[in-house]
Order: sequence, then structure tokens, then C-alpha cells
Amino acid sequence: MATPSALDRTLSALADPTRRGVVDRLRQRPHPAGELAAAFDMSPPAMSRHLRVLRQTGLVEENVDADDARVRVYRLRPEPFAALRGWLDEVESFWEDQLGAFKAHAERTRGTKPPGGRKS
Amino acid sequence: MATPSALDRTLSALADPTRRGVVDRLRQRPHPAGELAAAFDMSPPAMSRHLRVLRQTGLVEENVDADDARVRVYRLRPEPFAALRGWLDEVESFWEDQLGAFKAHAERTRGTKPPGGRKS
DNA sequence: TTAATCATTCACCCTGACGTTAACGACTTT
DNA sequence: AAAGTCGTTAACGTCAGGGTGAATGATTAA
Repeated sequence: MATPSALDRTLSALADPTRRGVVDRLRQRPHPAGELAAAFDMSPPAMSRHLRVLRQTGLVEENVDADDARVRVYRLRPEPFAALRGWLDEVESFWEDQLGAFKAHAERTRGTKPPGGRKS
Repeated sequence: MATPSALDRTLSALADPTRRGVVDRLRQRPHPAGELAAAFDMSPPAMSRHLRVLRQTGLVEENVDADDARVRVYRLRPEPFAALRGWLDEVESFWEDQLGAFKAHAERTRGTKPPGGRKS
């Protein structure tokens, strides 16, 4: 594939347990990179790469700590989550449609079997 | 990894473009495995493996066609999507909290409308 | 200035995921 | 019964993803 879509990258990023753990942890408060590495019992390079992935998908943003410029503080960003929700809404509208069609059908026919439409 | 969580498997399954394409396609109507393989220009074994992944996470279900027992028809299942939505709601509550705090602050500072609380 | 700290990138290994072709089982058709 | 079709599993090759330790850059502490 030419270039993975934003949704591709968002879902791949969130598929990794470590990265989703980071997201969950950042829900509480922003964290420095080193704290995250320690929290997940992982070497700094490994965590750095995870954070880069999250950064590249826009799931987190990096800021230099005001008191110590060596420290990079990470926090969540909302946009990719909103996009994921948008896709999920679309998919789940499937069942809304089904339910609506079923209700309409039931109302028309009164006490018959659910729709079993086939063939294209 | 002891055993990947249901959310892990759901997100990994959906991270693959082909599998998400299958999900998108199944939104229209149920499809036989062969139709899906053809639609994505992919060998039957490759599609079969994708479908197995989707099945194992509960994202799709397999049924034998009523007219031709060789044909396996796949359709979407709602549960894993609901679970994903649940997690997404939790994550996004982060910003609701932020917004709530901001609204509360604004309300303390000057007089504004009260927040419409919505908790699960 | 020199040493220590924070986080990154670099070079490398290694497992797992995805694709292919070949073989198989189940069913349908002739 | 024999041949053809649908879909799966088996065996194999390839490549990206994720881990490590070493080296680098930037900043702070001694």
C-alpha cells in the first residue's frame, strides 16, 4: 500500500499494549518520557520509539519541561481519538440500520420471520 | 505476553487495512469468503486467514450458506465494537473532565450555565 | 570545565505477521 | 462415480515491529 491512512496508523499505534498503556496512563496527567519508561519496566530507547509512534499519529504531543529542559513531557491529544470515534460511529450505524429495518418490517408484517434477503 | 486482552486483539485485527476493509464491506451486507478474496484481489488462503483473525476476535461470524453448503457467509458482530467504544469513551472522558473543570472554573468566576452531568 | 543526567538515534537480533503455492476435506454437479 | 468448486490448513519465504546495548546531543549539577 502506498501510504497508510491516518486511521491505519492510529489503530496500529493503539494495538500495541504498551502504547495503549501509555495512553491510559496519560489520562491521569502528563508524564515525562523517563517516568513512562520506568513505569513499564522498559529501556528508555524502547519507550522513546513507542512515544515517537504515538507522536507521529498525533495521539500525544511532546513538550519540554519548563524547569528542566532535558525532560520531555508527553500529554494526550484529542483529534485521532475523535477520528476513530467517527469511524466507529459509521460501522455501528450498521446495526441501527438493521434495527430500523427490522422494526419497520415487523410493523408492516406483524408476526413473521426476520428479513433473510439474499442475492445481489 | 500472557494472553492478549480482548481489546488488544480487537485493535490488532482492525489495524490491518485489509481486515478493516472487510469490515467496511460487511457493513453493506453479508459476504461469502470467496467474494471477499476477489474483492481485495487476494488469494483465498490469505483472505481465509484474515477472516479467521476477525472470527477469533468476535468481529465477524461464519455461517454456512443455506443454498450451497460449500459457501461460508460472513457477517458482522456488534460486541467487540461496543467494547472498543467503551474504552474510547473512557479515554475521551479525559477531555470531558478537562472541559468540566474549565466550565466549573468559568462558573465560579462569572455566572454561566451548569454542566449537564453524564456519567456511566 | 568536567561529570552526570535525560532522551534521543543507531546498529543489530529475533520473533511474529502476511503473502504465496500445494495439498486436503467437504460439497455439488454431471 | 468422477470431476469440478469452495474454503480451509500446511509449509515456506519475506519483511516490518519491537527489544537490547552503545553512541550522540543537549542540559544541568559539581
